[in-house]
Amino acid sequence: MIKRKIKERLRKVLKELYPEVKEIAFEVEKPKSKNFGDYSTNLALVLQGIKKVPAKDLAKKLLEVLSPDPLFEKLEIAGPGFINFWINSQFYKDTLWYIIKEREAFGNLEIGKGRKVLVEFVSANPTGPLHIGHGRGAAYGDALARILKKAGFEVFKEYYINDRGTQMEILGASVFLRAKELAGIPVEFPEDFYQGEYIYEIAKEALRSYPDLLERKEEEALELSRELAIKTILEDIRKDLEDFRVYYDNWYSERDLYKKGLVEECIHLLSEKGLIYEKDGAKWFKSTLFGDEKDRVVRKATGEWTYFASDISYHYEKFIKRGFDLGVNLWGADHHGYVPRLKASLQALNIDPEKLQVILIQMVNLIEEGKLKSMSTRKAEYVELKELVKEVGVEAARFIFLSRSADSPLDFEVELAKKQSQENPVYYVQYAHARISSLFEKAKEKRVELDKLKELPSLALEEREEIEILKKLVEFPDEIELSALQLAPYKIIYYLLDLAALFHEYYNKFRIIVEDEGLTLSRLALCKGCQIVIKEGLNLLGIRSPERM
RNA sequence: GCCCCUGUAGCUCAGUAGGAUAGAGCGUGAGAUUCCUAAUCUCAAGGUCGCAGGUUCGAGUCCUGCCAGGGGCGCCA
Repeated sequence: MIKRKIKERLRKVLKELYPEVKEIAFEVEKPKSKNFGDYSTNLALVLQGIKKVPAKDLAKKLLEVLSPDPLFEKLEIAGPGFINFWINSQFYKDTLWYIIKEREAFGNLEIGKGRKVLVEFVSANPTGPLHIGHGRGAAYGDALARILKKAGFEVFKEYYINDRGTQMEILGASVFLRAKELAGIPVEFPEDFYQGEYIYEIAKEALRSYPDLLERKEEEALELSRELAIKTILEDIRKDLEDFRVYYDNWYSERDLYKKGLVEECIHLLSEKGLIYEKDGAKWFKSTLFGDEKDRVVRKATGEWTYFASDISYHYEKFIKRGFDLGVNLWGADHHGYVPRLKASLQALNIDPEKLQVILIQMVNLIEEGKLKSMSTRKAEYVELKELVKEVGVEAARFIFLSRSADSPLDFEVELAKKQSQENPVYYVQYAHARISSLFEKAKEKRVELDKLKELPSLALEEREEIEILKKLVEFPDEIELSALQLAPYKIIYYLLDLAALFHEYYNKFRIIVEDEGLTLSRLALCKGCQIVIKEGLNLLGIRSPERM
């Protein structure tokens, strides 16, 4: 918000001085060193490349026009031609009033206004319970959806269910075999079938629901087993996600794509463009024309459609029929090879591939007692999300899942997450919130009410630490913008840790509730601002802010 | 062999689409509470940004090559 304000002013000056310069990519940023002001711009340096005039001379001219502005307390030209800004502290104080007035609406942005975005995440195949890798995707997708909404997008959360294809057949067969086994019939259980204990549970249920299961025609029995398995597992997944406080606007069944005839429609469209051909009895899509490394099969020689064919039509519907302006897909990093072919299909259907943003999330390693726990999907060696949540709780789990960029693999240390101590960063932030709540209770006892703040002519906040906090609070909207544009929830985490640190430091150094009522009220106002921002920041991550700890 | 991600302090990671003097937390060492929550705070030590070139006013950040770790290269999903 503040960055935007400065940028706007700079653009205005630029237009006045150099109307011929249309497109220019310059930055307003917080310099690393405080000696270079609160904010700083490289405008003159970038302009130097275009105008072929020394940056310092350009900066001087810019300053002359920019100078008389109450937003800035001081301006200077420094280094090779940076312009440094010192913001008038009144602006910070005004913002604090604004935060207290707006409460959780502070930081609401309009950068996504009028744009519909679909965030599709987890979307695990209904072949088994969710494991911790899915947990990372769940936390990430949910937080991203909250952040994008805050940034002004119209957001929908969707779970895409792969409820057809080979894996489903294997799932059905796994249950059926286990049912036979339970009935005392000797079976050979293939290695590539689902090995997990939960298959037995479903088999038991199948035998209960269909006592004649084993007498039925095999085809029929397999179907019953399969359908029951999908339904049971999906319910389980849904419950795990709800316990993790993740709710979807829509659960989209892959089968519906076929019911609606979308797959045939899409392949027909591509066919008309001459992008489908037959080879070895299968139908292929010429994805190489759009940068993929090889052509891909959409229909197998057996006559079955591939997963890819479904996905083409799913995204076709997403962007063309359902009218989403942006699709954000969260996939495991092992799917990276899949991105070029999907983008190729969008391009072939005249959809701007930029509309689809795929975030590839790296692995989660579970560390227990300093050792890496190995995980293999098929063999039920993974750790289930529900177990983890039971052990460490939703707040710590979400916080840790969100604390890394998607690009980094995440080492999840269970002992650390369980620790209710200083080593666990989630409590550090929550504790700041709880401390402030407690301050207000104390203030109430002493009959200091924040309402009296209105009578105060101005805020008595002049200490270095107080100004630091004010500055940090003002950054909140900028951080939201950044994390929305970069689809990076972890930015919010780092911001909150910084803010909490500033607060704790302040709290330790100064008494908030003092004799002087004006000072007390001013300090309480500052605390209130912190509390509002911390609570809303944590809320963006799906983490609760306790009143006491 | 090809593709993707990663390589920054002892450990785990930030570094804001190229900016000015490289940042946190943990761990280590030393300290702080008659007073609003010590799940807190203060101070200190700790760096050839994997290696080598290149691009330019300027590189941890961009390009090329190499090295190391992880993941992926099906008419599986």
